[in-house]
Amino acid sequence: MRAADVRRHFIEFFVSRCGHTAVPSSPVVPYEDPTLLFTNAGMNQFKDVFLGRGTRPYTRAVDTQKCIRAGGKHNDLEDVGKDVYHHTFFEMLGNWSFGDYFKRESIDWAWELLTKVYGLDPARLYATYFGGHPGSALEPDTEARDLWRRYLPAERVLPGSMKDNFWEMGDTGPCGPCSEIHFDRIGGRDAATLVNSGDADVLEIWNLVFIQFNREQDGSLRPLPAKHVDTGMGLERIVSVVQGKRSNYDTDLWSPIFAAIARETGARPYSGSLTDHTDIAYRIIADHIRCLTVAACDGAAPGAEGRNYVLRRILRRAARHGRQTLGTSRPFLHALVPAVVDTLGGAFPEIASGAAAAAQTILEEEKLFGRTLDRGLALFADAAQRAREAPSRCISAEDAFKLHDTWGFPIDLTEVMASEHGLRVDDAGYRQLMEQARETSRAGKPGETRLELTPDALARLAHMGARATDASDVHHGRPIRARIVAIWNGTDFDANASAGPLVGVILDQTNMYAESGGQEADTGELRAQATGAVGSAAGDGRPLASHGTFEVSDVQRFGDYVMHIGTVTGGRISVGETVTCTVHRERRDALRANHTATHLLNWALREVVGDEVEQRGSLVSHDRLRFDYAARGALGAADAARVEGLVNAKISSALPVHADLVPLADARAIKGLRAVFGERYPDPVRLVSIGATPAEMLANPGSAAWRAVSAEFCGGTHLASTSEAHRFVLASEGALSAGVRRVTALTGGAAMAADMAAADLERRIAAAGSLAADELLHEVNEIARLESSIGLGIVARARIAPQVAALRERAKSARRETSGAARDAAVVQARELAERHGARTEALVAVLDGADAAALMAAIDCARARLAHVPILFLSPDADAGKVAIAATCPPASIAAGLKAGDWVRAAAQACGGSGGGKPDTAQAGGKDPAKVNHAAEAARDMAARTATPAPGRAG
RNA sequence: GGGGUGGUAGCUCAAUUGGGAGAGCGCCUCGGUCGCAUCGAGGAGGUUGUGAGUUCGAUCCUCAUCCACUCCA
Repeated sequence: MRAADVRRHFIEFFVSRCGHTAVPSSPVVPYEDPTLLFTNAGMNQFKDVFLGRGTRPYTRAVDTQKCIRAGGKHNDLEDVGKDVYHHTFFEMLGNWSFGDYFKRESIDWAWELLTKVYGLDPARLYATYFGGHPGSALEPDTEARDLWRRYLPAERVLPGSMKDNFWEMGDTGPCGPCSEIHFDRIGGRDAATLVNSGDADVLEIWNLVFIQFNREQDGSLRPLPAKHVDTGMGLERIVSVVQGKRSNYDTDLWSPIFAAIARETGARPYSGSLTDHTDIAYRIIADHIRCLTVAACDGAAPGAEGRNYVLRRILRRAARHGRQTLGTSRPFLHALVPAVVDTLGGAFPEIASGAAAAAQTILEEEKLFGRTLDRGLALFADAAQRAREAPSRCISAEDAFKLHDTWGFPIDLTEVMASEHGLRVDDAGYRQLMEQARETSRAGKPGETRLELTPDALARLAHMGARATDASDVHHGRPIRARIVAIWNGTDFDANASAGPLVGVILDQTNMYAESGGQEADTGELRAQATGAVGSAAGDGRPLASHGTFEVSDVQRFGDYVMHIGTVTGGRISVGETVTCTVHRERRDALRANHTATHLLNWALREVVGDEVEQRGSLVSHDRLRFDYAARGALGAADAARVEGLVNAKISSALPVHADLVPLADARAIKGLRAVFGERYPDPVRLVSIGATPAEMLANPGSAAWRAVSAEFCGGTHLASTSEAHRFVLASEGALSAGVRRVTALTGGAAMAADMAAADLERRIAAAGSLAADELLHEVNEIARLESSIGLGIVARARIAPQVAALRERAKSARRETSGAARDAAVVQARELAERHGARTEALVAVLDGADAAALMAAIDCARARLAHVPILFLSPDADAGKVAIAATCPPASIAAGLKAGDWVRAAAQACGGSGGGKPDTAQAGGKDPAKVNHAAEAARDMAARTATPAPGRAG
């Protein structure tokens, strides 16, 4: 049975035999879950269901999920290659029950699939169940145990520990006992003691998780309102079992990749040894190229931070093994991509279609690594030189650490190269430094506490009779009245709240937008009604003391409920009260403008750059908008101007913005519709269109005319007319990672301010054209400072930069002229002084006119050329600046006699309130009191006279 | 999120307690050669990332900021 068949049979079994819905794998990059580096388990895409926040149109699902385990909590990166079952990328086959079937069906179907469909020998199968944990007051899972005993003898149904048989999503969240199925690759023996003991031939093949609890903040376990099943079976592993191989790598999932590695590197064929370095390199490279290809096809390229950085490390590890072990020095990883497509492209269409771009990305990154390596090699040579000079012939821990930490030169590469040079590496010291660095890195971690509704809290809300928050007033955002349904303090529901910590308020209806789809939440205020008050003792119409105000600083949606998060700022609020909900209007309007502009930008980018522009993320904030998209290269100045122009044209056309709920399938047929890759949309879906109504588009979805229309699935708040955005300016453009660009933009007042700043600056540049030289110098500096400090749009910046450069050119030649003139004048004076000094041997000390420090040095040079054996000191006062410039030179004979230039200028400078220094032969100094320049000259003459000056001819 | 290193001529990089901003390559001009990736002579090219501070004086020291590289989480 081929790997593709193993995969297909799994899906088909659960679809046709057990009534499951086949669901596609979610991308390995979890765009909507920032807490997760990569999709690392089959349950990731169903997390919202397990948390009670989302639902699906089905209760049984089956899939094969692309998973990456690297860089995060589950990090298998270091183990890859050393054994035959750890992978950075793997497929997880899974069947799922969302509050539907539970333990019995899971176990029955698992047994049937393994023994009947895959034909595994029942005598080699073992099952484990949760053996209980008295410390957590958890009973053994006898239900699972007894279910298994129907298929397996009691001695092959084994109790397991908390660690092996109690699954938890995280520190908090859904969890429950699990039951694992293990397989003995050898057979014909009792392998019960080898289960979960790390024996490579007795391995876990399938984990059935029975989710029935939620782990709360305080560590306690609460039963879940709905029980779920989450199962996971690693495809690579089950294929090896079905195919009767002892290694995951001996299956047809890998052989095409090994063949490609042999072809590209010229290495000898893979032979499957666990210890041979070439075979280890084969496994590492094959594993990593699968990971990199899959990640790139899902839009994650190697880069400098976060998950992108993990990918960079993976690529470098693979490249390094290619160089070090297989002896190839040119980029080769990119050439392995087609082999990955051979093995995965059939199951995942996005891998087949994205392969070419992925290979390109990988090639670029390989070249980049080549450069890093070259630089590292040079630094290694220095470190090796130091090591050779050391008695220990050992590369110091500091050098090894610096190579790694600062220059990214991997430690094992350092070690290999050291041994090639007959040197060692201070490994223990290196590890100590590494641990130290890790500690300091861990130090400054803030423990952020967010207010959120747990599955149990959601269930209690429903139990209390709270209905889903009615959000139908969100889009108009006008003040409404609503009733307080519940107040959540983070662990419990309270009847009321007064000034103090952050609390969450749930209303029966709301007009506030909860953070979603990249749009920030509204802020606002809830104010209790004064009307209908009873028992007011004062009776003077003032609000009761209990009538409070609540400042809403954040709004989040949990499942069906919208929670208003904030603090009570006056009085007290109570459940059951009616409140007036007011959205902060300016913030809402800014968000609307930025969101509508984001849609126009998305549309315009595709018009200008092309169809390959694909949204990779966006942020709609009140003060700006940010848009990430896949593209081959930077947005040039000309294209940026075109994009800006297209968006502003849509704004001046004052187009109405439409939003309607439409059937998902119908809407997807609209030509030119923008949907985010990997995003799940509800049905019906809200379609936001600018330039045509959703109804018009649905009536004729194939029309080419819709390309000129912005149409997106979106739940956000938008303008009524594009004209309300007033103006659109692109503020910045840059790379996020290879192949992904990020632009930010402004609308409304901020955009107009950027325009005005640009216009002001351009006027100023034009005016500078007619300035005199000395004023020009100052003005150019000022203009250059403004250019870099004020918020200019990128279009304006591109226009202004050459003007500033031209101005700078003019200023430069002007400066050169004036300083040249000053220098010439100083030199003329120096030449005269030198000639008048004639053959005298005593020091030449003189005050020059109008020379700055540089001109003074030129004068010194000139005089020294004529009076080679005479100490010379020049001064020049600058009354305007309140300074005196001083410079001196001393010939060797004077230095020998005790007159050093440094001391000399210092003496002169001290006489006019300054100080200075320099080398014995030349020195500079400065004084602060120009009036005392003659006094300073006198001091210099005195000092020179006091110091014996040998007569010429006698010195030699 | 927290560290480390770097930013100097078109490119690769120097500049020793803070004291006159340099080299090689490339470029331009001239000379020599049948020709050359040869040789010789000369020359242009810099707000030392940006902004503050300390100082008589900052590429150098301090602080902030931007960018690049890199490590850790």
